[in-house]
Amino acid sequence: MPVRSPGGPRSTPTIRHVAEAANVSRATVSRAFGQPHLLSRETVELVQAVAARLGYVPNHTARALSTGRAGNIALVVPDITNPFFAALMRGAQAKARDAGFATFLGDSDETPELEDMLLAKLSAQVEGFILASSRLSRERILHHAQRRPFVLINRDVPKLPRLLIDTGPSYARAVEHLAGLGHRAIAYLAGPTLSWSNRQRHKASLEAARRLGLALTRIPTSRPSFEAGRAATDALLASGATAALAFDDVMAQGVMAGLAARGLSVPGDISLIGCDGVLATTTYPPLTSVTAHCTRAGEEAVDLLLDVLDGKAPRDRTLNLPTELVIRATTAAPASAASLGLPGIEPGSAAALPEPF
Amino acid sequence: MPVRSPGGPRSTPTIRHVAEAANVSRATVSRAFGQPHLLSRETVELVQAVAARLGYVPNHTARALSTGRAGNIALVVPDITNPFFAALMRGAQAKARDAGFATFLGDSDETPELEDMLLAKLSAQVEGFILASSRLSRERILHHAQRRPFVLINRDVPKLPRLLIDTGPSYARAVEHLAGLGHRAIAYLAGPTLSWSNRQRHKASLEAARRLGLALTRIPTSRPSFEAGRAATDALLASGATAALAFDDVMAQGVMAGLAARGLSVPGDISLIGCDGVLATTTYPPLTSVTAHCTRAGEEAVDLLLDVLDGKAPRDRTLNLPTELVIRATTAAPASAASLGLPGIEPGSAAALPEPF
DNA sequence: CTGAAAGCGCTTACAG
DNA sequence: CTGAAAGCGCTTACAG
Repeated sequence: MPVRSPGGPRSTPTIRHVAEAANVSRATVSRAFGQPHLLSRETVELVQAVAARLGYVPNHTARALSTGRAGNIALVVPDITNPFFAALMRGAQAKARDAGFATFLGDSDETPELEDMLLAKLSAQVEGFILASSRLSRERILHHAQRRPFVLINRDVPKLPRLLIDTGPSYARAVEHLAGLGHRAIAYLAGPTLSWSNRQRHKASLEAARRLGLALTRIPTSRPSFEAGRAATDALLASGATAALAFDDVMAQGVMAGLAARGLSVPGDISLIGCDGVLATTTYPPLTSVTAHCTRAGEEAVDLLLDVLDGKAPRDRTLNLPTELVIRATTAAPASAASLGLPGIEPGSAAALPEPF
Repeated sequence: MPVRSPGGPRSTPTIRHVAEAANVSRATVSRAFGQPHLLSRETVELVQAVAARLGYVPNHTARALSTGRAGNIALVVPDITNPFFAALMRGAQAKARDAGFATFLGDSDETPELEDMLLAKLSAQVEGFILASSRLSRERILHHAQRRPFVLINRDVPKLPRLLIDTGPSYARAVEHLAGLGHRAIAYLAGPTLSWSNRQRHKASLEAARRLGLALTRIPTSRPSFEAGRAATDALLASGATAALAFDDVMAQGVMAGLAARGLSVPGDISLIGCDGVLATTTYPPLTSVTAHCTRAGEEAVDLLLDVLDGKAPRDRTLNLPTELVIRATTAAPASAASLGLPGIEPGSAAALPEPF
């Protein structure tokens, strides 16, 4: 015998109460809510009225068990606190709500183990997952994707629908931009090793640097956070680079603080470029950054998942979201070039270089 | 007849499959997972082994329907994108997860209507709600709280368990701090009219200003956002205030950008104080701000909700979380006082004033 | 220590 | 257009 449902002695009205009060069958009550077109107008109105009077709301859980459709999706991200994911969640949550879905939120705290656990725990309750910037191995992702439809954001696993924010070309542009200003040695402040975006950004930067004859040093960090960015400042300075590409805006902001604490200025002493465009306009000086349209990415990911659930999208559809390098106020000619009066390459000419991709 | 559950022809194994394969009853399988102490060790091991082989995972939805315990909570906030709520969610989500609960996320986009809808839609699936900075009327909150246990954050509704981040005294401190620096006219950049925190902060500032003989102008804004802060810059300048208390850090950051765009400096031209302490260390210059311990607030709210669910907490328990004014680099003597060589009141003496509460 | 059976609140194929 | 009945996958009081 089940425990009495919570809510005190007089519990929530159920379909049975409405049926009795309206003198119809439970099937009719159910139809009045789910498929009113199958009923006469009078019946629908009667049932609705009685239901309203009693304060009846269909029990989502019971419906989910009966239909096999949970009406929920889950969004799993490595760090809610990162404005990139916050914006993503905002877009996703709103789209899901508009489609009648409730959204579970999972924060994996950048750890694959926690992510694995969250997926296992949530899978029974959701119709599908949106997995953003997963730190999981391909095997584990495919394992979970057997159970439920998945949409991946910024993770390139063949056979799975995915939305890729295409930052590579913009990082190449960023390198060209810096080369055009006269920089010869630049640094890449790395994101998480397990991150597809990090590999994409690093690779694109490296190829562009090689092509243009620049030196590029990779500086590892513990995590894409303000603190990690600040902590990487010494390594950046030691690298001899006159400009840095950060994995994201949050990290770039940390570097700005680290530089300021050492009495150095941006872009006077070091040029700096971030990614995502969420924070970029709020820093001082405003950060030159690769804009990633994160809110839209969240919306499109939900649309894609909904299509998959409806069988309208092939299982392996890939969506590419373009990005742009937006030049603000944190990039300038290197101090040495400026003081020596070096012209550098014209910024305009960089744009004329062949596309790296 | 229900629709076949999704997942293809060979669907997820159920308790029945395990029972048949292990040659025990379904009740025994259920107990092996839920109350293994009721079974012999051998039986438990047998069932577990068979379940593992079959890849069986208990169906959360079915369990929820049967026990009346959903194993879920919901967290509803006005704006996921605001770092204050992001930090709150992070703490809450982690605590809930550790207690075995999954977390629904609702973003009300600052609108009472959406908030109302979210609560109605989620209530069937959750055991309780955490409602942060609700923009809903007291009546609507009480209405929803009849259905499910609620914990309120920053909303003072008697008879409901609530966690109040006590920023009032710190805003009074902030006014004293500005008075001590020699400011005579200050501005309060208001938060949402429907926000309890906004009323608390405004009231405390007003009382302190009155007591110290300062003029305080209230400047309305559309929303606690960076953009709204930036847009309020002209009104701030027109008010003649030499210092501003912002409703939160995000808004303060917007003001900083607005000021910078007009060639004005902080704290050179205007002193500025924010609230929450999430963004404060990341701005330049670092923002003097009231620290609100938001992650801890999220954790404590979940603890409180869990206590209520266990019947361990009285329904109207109130938790007060203290805050502190942390002085960083955005407050200084007003330009006029500095140029006139006015001493102002000593900062030290302000601390010696009687507490406003 | 274990099982048979009722029940959680819905939905829907089937019959009329 | 409407109802009786079976079923979704669990849990648990009751009996042994």
